Amino acid sequence: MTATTAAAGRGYAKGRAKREEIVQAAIGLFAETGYHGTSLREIAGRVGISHPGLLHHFPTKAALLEAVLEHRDVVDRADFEDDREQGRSVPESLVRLVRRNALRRPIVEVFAVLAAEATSPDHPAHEYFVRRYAETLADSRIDLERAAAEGRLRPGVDPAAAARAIVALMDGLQVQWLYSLDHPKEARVDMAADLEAYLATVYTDRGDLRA
Amino acid sequence: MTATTAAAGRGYAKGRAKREEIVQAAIGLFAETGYHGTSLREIAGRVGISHPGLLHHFPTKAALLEAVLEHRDVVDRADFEDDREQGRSVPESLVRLVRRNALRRPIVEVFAVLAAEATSPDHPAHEYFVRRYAETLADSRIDLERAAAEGRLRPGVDPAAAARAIVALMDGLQVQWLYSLDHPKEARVDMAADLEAYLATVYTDRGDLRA
DNA sequence: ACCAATACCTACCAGGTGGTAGGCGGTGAA
DNA sequence: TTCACCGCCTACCACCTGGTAGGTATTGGT
Repeated sequence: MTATTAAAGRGYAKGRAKREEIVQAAIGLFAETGYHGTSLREIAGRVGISHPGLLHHFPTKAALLEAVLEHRDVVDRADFEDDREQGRSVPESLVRLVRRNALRRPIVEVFAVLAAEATSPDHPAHEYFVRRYAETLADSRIDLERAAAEGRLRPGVDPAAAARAIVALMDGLQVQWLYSLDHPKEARVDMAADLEAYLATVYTDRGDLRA
Repeated sequence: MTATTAAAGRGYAKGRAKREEIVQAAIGLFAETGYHGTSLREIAGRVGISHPGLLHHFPTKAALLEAVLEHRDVVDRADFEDDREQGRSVPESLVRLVRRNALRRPIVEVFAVLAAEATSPDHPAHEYFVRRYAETLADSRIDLERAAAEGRLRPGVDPAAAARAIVALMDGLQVQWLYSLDHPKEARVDMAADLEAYLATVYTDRGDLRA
């Protein structure tokens, strides 16, 4: 888990393109069968190279996993911060992020699967997720504390508890959403709407409480 | 995914005891490395038999998985219905269930990992989890509708949405709780307390809104 | 045009995978 | 005491796993 970022621009254009392709394929396959359940040969096959060819780009399976995780962070963070810079509030940007994720099933799936798998301390992504949850919870709590100071929080809401609840809700809804993809369209879980409903019980400036 | 229940009482006492032992070991190992990441030899080794010995009791790996899932259902449902029969409300029984689960890490872990893994349609536990979520959500919604009819629901709460939120919150908090086990005791997530705080915003008879 | 770095490839490895075949002693009802 | 069933074993199978060795063709800055 060291800086892959620094090494991202290395090599020829062809190689860089192939690395991107590999990461996309890995996202899809890790999502379907988890990290342990996916072989390098499967991933390599999906991008039309041999598995030692893949290992030329990512020296170990864990290094590939690292690249996958980093990929989502970069994408999500960029979109989220775009929203913020356009003057949208944190909760609104959060809802928009969830709405965008509902269009990228593999990304959602890979994170749901890996976050659960990596609860084991010796999983190669364990440290990553420990850090990620700590950061996400802290960011969310800080915004809630600011909202409280500005009187935008409903009375009795504890910022730290609400932060945990928001993150838990997003994670849990993702799983329900993934299962609901089996159902007909009208029966599918609307993650963004459900999150919004909860945020309305936390922030005073996120719509009326009445549905 | 057919009735293992019917076959549970078969064989000699020794065999039945060993099957129970195997299920316990499988719970622990599936929790650590997931279904795909755990080998039959590991499980067999943990209970002191060879892996064909294990396959004598459970003819395939998927059959063992099925037994593991069924095991939790039996245990959880029994405790929950005990609470209900002693006159406790559904939300209170839910909080007590979560509190009990905080003492059985492997059970929580195996469900968190498998529920995420099994979002893939071809996972051997996929149908099980589809059914389980449908049932759980329906049960929860029905209780919320009853509460609404009895005026025990806060205004503006949609029973179906609240049911999804409760289930999502429980799932999401479990993951956060598992990661928080790395942290010192006082920094650990209190799943039951956080769930209770949310239930207080849904039911009118679950304590004051002010923390 | 040169040439080092890059992008692959085939062949191979040791070790692990779920599952099968067939045996052998123990169990417990008749 | 018989005897069908049970618990579990060793040996084996074909196949898959991540990773290495060492080769060749391509790329692209000089």
